This record gives sequence, structure tokens and C-alpha cells, in this order.
Amino acid sequence: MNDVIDKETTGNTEAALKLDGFLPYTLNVCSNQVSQALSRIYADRYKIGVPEWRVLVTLGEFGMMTAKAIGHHSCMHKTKVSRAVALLERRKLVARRANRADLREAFLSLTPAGRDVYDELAPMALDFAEQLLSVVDPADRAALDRALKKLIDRSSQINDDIANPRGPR
Amino acid sequence: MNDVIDKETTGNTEAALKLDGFLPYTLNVCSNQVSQALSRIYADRYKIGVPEWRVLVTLGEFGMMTAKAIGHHSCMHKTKVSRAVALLERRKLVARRANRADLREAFLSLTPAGRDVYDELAPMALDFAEQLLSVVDPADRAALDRALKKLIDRSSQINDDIANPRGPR
DNA sequence: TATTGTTATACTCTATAACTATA
DNA sequence: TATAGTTATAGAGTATAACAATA
Repeated sequence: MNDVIDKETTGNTEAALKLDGFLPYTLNVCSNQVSQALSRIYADRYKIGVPEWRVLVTLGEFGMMTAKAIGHHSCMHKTKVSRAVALLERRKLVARRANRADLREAFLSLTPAGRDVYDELAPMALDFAEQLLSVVDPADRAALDRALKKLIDRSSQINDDIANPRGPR
Repeated sequence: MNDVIDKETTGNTEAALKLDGFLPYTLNVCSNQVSQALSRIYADRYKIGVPEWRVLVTLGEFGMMTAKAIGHHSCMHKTKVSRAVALLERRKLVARRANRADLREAFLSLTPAGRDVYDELAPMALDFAEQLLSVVDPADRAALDRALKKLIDRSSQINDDIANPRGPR
């Protein structure tokens, strides 16, 4: 009927909250769509999920590391890493070697079979990311990257503050 | 030991896949951190999750609509909308009115209590988004928005193509 | 037959804490 | 006591399909 009336009877001058254009919502939708599109590269082919994918890629990049290091690098809780590694071990894609200097931890790495999978998937994933980015104006790509990293820093900081009031020790 | 040797014995010239800086990963981490930070505004206070939050915000913006329209506007499946609405109805935050022109659907809207909740939460959510964005270089903000929307379009298209090979009818 | 919306089912995912082994 | 990692548990969330009512 009318464009402007009755948005608020309380006389607010602020911008109204709209889901469309609300950053947390846009980010979530974007992340979900992109994750789902990416997952078709590895999910159907190898029956693995995001945690396994991350372990694979992390070991593919770094060669050998502990579960703790994998978790730190890929933003995953140790239980999630543990289960992902266990699954990849069962599939003979990841192998473990005890650290004789500290028997609590173990060095994990890709087996030859795991390396084969990685070598098959990595170029496809890179290609996927490239295709995706191709729809973004080249001038906007660096800005996107900068912005996402800043947003991660800021929101992680907020979350840490809540988990640990009065500052981390 | 060495920076460059043995990255690949197969002589690849492509950039290696690194989780850090891989767009789908960055997006996922960013979205999760931001969602978690935002949820402290509504999750603890009202014991609701993302679907309920989205229904609340959608009805707050549009006033009255069907479950189907809510789902379409907030990118949620009808079962998710149905359950979120059911929960909000139990809490007396959302009311339904039959559509006499089509009895299959119903018009949903916020009750006065639901409007109160919305009026309390909306400014906090807007403030949160503003604070978040404040860490992003003003020159990058528009680029971020454009990029996210393009990425959503492109990845949704990819997903639709998979769900519906040979193009939608 | 198609559409709106609800419910049932089974499945996956997740968080938490408890636990083992080692330091 | 603290840390690396695993396992147990229970709860949340999910997808799918089946279903009822209406068109």
C-alpha cells in the first residue's frame, strides 16, 4: 500500500534490521553454498566430510605433524581431529609414527595412497576456488580476503572474551 | 630443513593448495565465528537457535507472511521453518491466522510479545554488525558485500546444476 | 496431480566430560 | 599437575520421505 508508513510507531531513526544484507546471514548463506558446492569434489568420491578433508589438505601441505598441530592449523577441536584421523587411518590414507621423544603424541602423515588422493583432489579444489573467484570483480578480490581475515580476528576475539572474561591469562 | 625442495616430484607449476587462504575454508571459519559471536545476543537470552532467529527477523521486517515465504526469504527448508515456527508459537512469540482464500497455508506474524523481543534484539544485532564491520577498511566494505553476493549466486547455481542436471525446466 | 505444511524416522554431527597414557 | 589424544555419552541438528489437507 505504502512504502514508508508504520515501520515503527516509536520513531526510530536507525536502519531497520533486514536479513538480506545482514552480514552474519550473508556470510552463513555464502559459506554453506560454497561448502556444499566444494564438497561434491570430495564427498561423493571418497565419502569423507569436512574434518577429513581438512586433515588431508593440512597433511598434504605440511607433510608431517601432530594431531594438535593439525587442529590448530585447521581450526578444529582435538576430538574432531582425532575422529577424522581415525577414519583416514582406517582407509589407509594416513599413517602415524610414534614420537620417541614424547610418547603422548604421534607424527601423522599421508600414506602413498593418501598422497594420491591429495594429488587428485588438490588441483580440483584449486580449480574450483579459481572458478568461484572468477565471478568476483578482480578489484574486489583482495578486499574480500582482507575483510574476511579482519572479521575472523574480530569475531574470534569477541568469542574468546566471552569464554574467558577479564582477559585470557 | 629447506624451503623449496620436494614439494612435488611431479613437477607441478600450480600454486599449492593451502588451507589458509583457501576461500571455502576462510568463509567457513569466518561464518562460524561470526555466527557464534552473534548468537550470544539471542541464544542465551531467549533459548533460540538460528532458524528461530531468522523467522523472528523476517517477520519483524515483513510483518505477515506464509511459512513458504519465510523459507524462501531466509534460505531455509520448509521443515526447518515449520519447526522454528512451532517453537515460537509455543512461546507465544508468533501467531498464525488462517488464509480463508487458501486453507493450506496460514499467515504468520509476531505477537505483541514477539514484537517486544524483536524490538529488543534488532538494535543489538544491528549494533553488533556495525561493530564487526568497523574493523573492515571502509573502502573494502562495499567490495565485501558485492563479492559475497556474487559468490552466493555462483555457488547456488553450481549446486542447482548438480541437483538438477541438464538445467532447470 | 500439485502444493502447503507437519510429522516420523534415521542419521550425522557436535559438545562435553571422563579417561588413558605420558610428561 | 599438566598435556596429547581417545572414547563415551547424550543432545542437537539434519535430510528424507511419508503424510494430511487443500487446491
